[in-house]
Amino acid sequence: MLKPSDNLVDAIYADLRLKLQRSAVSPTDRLVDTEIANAHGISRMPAREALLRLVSEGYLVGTTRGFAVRELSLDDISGLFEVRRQLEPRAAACAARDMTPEIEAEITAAMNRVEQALSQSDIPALLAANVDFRNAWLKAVNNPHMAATISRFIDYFQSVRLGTFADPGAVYQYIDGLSRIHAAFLAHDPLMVQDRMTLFMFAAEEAYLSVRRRQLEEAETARPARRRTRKRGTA
Amino acid sequence: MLKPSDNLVDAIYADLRLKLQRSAVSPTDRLVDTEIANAHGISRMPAREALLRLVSEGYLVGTTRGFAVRELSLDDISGLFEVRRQLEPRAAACAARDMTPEIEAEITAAMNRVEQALSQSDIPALLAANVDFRNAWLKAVNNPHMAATISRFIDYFQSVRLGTFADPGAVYQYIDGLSRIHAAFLAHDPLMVQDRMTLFMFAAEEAYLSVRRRQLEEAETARPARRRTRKRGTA
DNA sequence: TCGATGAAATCAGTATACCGTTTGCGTAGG
DNA sequence: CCTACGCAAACGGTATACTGATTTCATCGA
Repeated sequence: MLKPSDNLVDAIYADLRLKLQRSAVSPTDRLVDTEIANAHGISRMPAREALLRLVSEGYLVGTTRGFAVRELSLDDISGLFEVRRQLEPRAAACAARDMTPEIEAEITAAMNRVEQALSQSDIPALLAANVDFRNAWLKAVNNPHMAATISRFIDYFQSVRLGTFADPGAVYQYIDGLSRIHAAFLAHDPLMVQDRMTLFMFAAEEAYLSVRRRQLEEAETARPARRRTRKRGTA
Repeated sequence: MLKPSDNLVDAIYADLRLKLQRSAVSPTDRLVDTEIANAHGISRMPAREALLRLVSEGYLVGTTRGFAVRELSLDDISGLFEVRRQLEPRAAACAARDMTPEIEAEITAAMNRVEQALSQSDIPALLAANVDFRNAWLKAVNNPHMAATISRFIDYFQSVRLGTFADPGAVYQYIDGLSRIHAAFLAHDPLMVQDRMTLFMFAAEEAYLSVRRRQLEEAETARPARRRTRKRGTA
């Protein structure tokens, strides 16, 4: 289970990051260093350092009882999408311009998996294929800083994504937007990619906002007023 | 020296971050956890965790002998500026739109300090005032994710900034661009701010590239070929 | 005088231990 | 049966100790 690098912290970090990307950690779960540590047969410190790193990057929040995935507020979603809107259309346009045949094949393969998962209503597979699609076109982005920043901002949404896909109408709109982007990539038209990605961003923001709004309402009716998270600086 | 929060890691992190912002750490310096630790009268772990955080954020690189400030390659500079061009003009425009009188006063105060430092050729003060100017308008950016991302990207350049200001021609161009942005802020014209910030970005990129190019040439002639940095994952 | 060899120092990584705080539970009292 | 008090466990934070790798430096030999 622990492959990457020769360093335990990076290994644990990669492992946790992957779990977060796959929404394999629910917001009610609590990640505790000692648990992770003896699950991997190591000491607390590497696990702890990996967790702290995820906290400093904004993926987790520290609570008085273990670490939890960060839940996005509506303002968070709006703010994060504002940044995404500035970056992703442009980056995708660059990708369309600089794409190699290999990467084009990868994008198409990912798109096929998306549609297959959709036809089978296989939500986890849809999730995975969606991540693949994104990673495929990001490979064609020559600017590593741009790619890393985008990657990071997208990953914030993994905790909400499952909910989005649970909404029947949003799924089809989402996939439609994705396939239109895919078509633009195949046409090697950077400007078309840019425009369609822009449209996709707005649609995605709407989808996330409405789903999250529903989530919050449900949570509100379920329990009148209960929540506590200890302050813990991220600087 | 250690104020922020009730947590040693955050305190050390803030301290180091400030030092980096002020270019108080030269690329030849080596930051060692044990040194930092007993300089602050604490144990290794908090110092170490702070250093690792700076590494994961890309400000430092791990070497076999302590941690060092990351030196930007020319490609790094181009890539970082490509991201900044996407974000800062837009963010500054938002700031111009949403600015309060208090923040406007802060921006003006910072601009005055910039010009005063310039007239006295006080490079460290110029550096500090420049950071103040940026932080002042960033306060008017309502989107914390946007502000944090921009802040982060700007901080990457602190290691090169001193060199930029050492170049006689670049300084005046830099300050001129800054004062034009300031004027646009005073006019409360978001579009003018946006345009001037865009121009400023291109000019700044040119300045950094040329200075860094010169730095690299000098380094090359000084020693034929010497450099070693151990790989250390940043994921 | 220069290069090779080995010993010591340096430093990152990891492990273990300790402490203070928070939380949850159980028990006792109303 | 519900509330209040208190104790014990859980957990994050910090400290200290150990290990292995790498580098530096000094001594020895050519």
